[in-house]
Amino acid sequence: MNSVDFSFLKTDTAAAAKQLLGMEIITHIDGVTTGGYITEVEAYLGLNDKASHTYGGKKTKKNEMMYRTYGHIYVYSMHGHHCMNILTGESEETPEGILIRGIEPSIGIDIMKKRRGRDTHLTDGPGKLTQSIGINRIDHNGMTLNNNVFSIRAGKTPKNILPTKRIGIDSKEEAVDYLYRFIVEGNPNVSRFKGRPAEDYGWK
DNA sequence: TTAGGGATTGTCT
DNA sequence: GACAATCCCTAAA
Repeated sequence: MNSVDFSFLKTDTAAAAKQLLGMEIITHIDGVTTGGYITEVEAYLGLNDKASHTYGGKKTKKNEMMYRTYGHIYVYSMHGHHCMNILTGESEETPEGILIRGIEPSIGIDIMKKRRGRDTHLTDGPGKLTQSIGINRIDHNGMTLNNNVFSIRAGKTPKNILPTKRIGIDSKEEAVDYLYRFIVEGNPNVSRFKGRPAEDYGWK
């Protein structure tokens, strides 16, 4: 197994978010394997970020897993969907994480179609990709990276990374304007994709 | 092709 | 009872 050094998740969450782009997420769930290359992420900077679930040190049953350290994942549910975060920071003082919003399917595409109940738009949104690769809050919230169920390894390299405003946080005042969403420019597997995909989907 | 609103479910106050 | 880091269908240009 080619393992990845996750120490880049220790300190700067926004910088770590950009480094996750292109890495391959793989899950082994219900006896089948699915995976994809990360195309879209958003950084949530914990205590001082009004859009973060942990703004001001708020702690509830829903978000308590965000206080774990880097190397764990945080899964929450809303509107009947599940969303997945890669946690960052070395201690309980940094309840920060990176929301995975889009991946490009690479393994088990037929299984994703079956889980989604459709043939298109399998992984171009945070609730869609968790359904495609079989992640849910009950079974996977708080688990560690790179075990028998969930792993991340080196994948592709983005040609260009485009910073944008985050999506779905319109009520969060000044945090609306922070450029903490990063996408692989030209890749169609991102939320609200418009226009035409790049010839190479934005990979080097 | 894009914009708008209803669906839907667990969690918090 | 209200809200949420969403999704999907419909309507109209």
